[in-house]
Amino acid sequence: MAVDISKKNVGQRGSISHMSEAPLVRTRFAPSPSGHLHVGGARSALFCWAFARRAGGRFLLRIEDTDQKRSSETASVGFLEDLAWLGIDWDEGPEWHDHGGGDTGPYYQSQRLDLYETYMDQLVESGLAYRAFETPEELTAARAAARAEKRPYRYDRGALDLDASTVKNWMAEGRPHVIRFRVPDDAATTIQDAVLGEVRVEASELEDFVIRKADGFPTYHFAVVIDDHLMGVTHVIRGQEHLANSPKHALLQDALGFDRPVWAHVSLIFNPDGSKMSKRDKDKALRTEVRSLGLETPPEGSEIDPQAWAEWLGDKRAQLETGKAVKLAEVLGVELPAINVDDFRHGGYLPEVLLNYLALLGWSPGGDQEQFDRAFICEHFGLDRIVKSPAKFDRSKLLAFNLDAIQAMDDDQFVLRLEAFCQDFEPLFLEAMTAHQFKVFALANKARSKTFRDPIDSGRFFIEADDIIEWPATKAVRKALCKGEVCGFDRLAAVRDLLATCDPWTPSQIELILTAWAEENCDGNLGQVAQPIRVAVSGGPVSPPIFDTLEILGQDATLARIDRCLASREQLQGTGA
RNA sequence: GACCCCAUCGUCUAGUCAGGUCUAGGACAUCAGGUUUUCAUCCUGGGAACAGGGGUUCGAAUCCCCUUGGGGUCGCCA
Repeated sequence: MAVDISKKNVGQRGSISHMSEAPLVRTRFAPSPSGHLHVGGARSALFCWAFARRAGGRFLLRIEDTDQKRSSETASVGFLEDLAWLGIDWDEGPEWHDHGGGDTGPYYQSQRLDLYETYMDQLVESGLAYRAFETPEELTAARAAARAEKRPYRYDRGALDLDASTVKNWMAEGRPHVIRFRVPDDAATTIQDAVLGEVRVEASELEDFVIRKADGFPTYHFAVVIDDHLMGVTHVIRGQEHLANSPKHALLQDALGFDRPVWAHVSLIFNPDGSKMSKRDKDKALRTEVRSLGLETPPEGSEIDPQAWAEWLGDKRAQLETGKAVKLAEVLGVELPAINVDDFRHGGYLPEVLLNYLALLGWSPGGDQEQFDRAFICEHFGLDRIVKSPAKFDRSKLLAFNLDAIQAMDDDQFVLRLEAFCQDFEPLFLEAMTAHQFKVFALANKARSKTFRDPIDSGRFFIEADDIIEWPATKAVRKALCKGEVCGFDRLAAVRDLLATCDPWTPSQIELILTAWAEENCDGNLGQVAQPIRVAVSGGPVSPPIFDTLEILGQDATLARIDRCLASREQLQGTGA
């Protein structure tokens, strides 16, 4: 009955049919389609992918959508996109652009129910699994009782005492029931883990776990075991939160006569505070804020209906939809923690840098090399160098790597990629500038950019209308414009007409004029005139080098902004000291 | 609480499996100087760790045990 997938796939796409003795390495990433891909999941995917690439094997993607309540098609597309953005391509799995397909599908578990049923029947018929009729409420009560008495709870196998006719009758009545796997008595399970070594669990620690839910869907444990077998998965690389599951899977595999895969459990990724980095962290941050504000009903503008609000507030496991979470964060003024791949994409990080950083979290190539590309990972990745201890996610190191990568880029590349970034997230920058302006804008910012987000955030003033620039009476603004015997306003007024005569309006020509003026009037101290101009045209003390800044703005805008700034002189000087 | 996993600078790690070359290396962060028209870069230098206690051994960051600390799991979620 078992399909020998490894043989079936050899030869496909002209692969390595001559190496028939060693089974082709096949790894898989199997997320549930809830929300975007978070960094922990991304790292698991990366390790699976890199391991398959290194071994010349195949990397598959499977969607674990057996929870009818939580699965949604749109969410799954979200992380396909995240994976593709990172450059993690799957050989088999859901079809998406030029990825996916394959002979061992379907790759959505919800479409494989008949396969699970076949094996399920086999187990029940052979007495290795049995039907159980306790209701969820009864089980919850039993757990609570055990907890109150401070004893560990384990399913009491009550259903095992049911005689065959009772079971038959109840089934005929259509009584809801689950199927439980009968854990063999007194058999300690030892699993071999490529990272952790031998892990041994006593049979008495395991209960007869559910393998089919009352709705007819298999549980995770059962579906995983069947699918991994049918899909020919040889190596299961996943987060350590799954370690406790592996003995269950091993037992199922033994019972079904399947080979066990090689397991590799990778340590978890933590937040800086030491807690597990989880996609629920965003909701956690929001809930904490909501509680401290004592909000009983959804705040205005959050677009959440009161009932959903109450449910979300009351259930630690509940997650808001991404859009609603963002809205709520906006309304409350909370900064959501960046934990999804997508968050870093929005933040202007390079996919190859995130991939590099993720690889370094729990793995190292040995020696001192830290920065490397995809090809290097595919060439060097191995299970033997995976670190056992958990790692904290360090934003500042990621940022430093991103800076290095941007600085190492050649100029044309940078312009192109910043343009692509703007196309995706900041189209206004492209609309408001000519191609030439944008190029100058990009290059003027390159050396000072740690992310693609930096030039955008600090460069809003470039695309704003001349007449909405304001000069808030901050310390920096006052220093540039008001301080000193000869103040910034004075210098601004003095160079204004000089700039008006500047022709052509190029950085070098502007530089010529301003340095000459500074030589004559400020002992060659260019800053004394550059800074007032910077503040006048941007409204603040920060901008790219002044000559570039002025070129991007153009002569008209520069003069208009200087004039408006000068006009606000009295008002600004009236403030503060 | 029970079971399981883990333990080198603030953080990620090299070194551990095959004990000596480790007065423990790198990176990020930090501190001090310097360059710079702002911000950011950039350059130079400094401080910073083998969790504690027992063994084994001529010799332990490396092997063993205990303690402590951190984490994971304990769902008809995956």
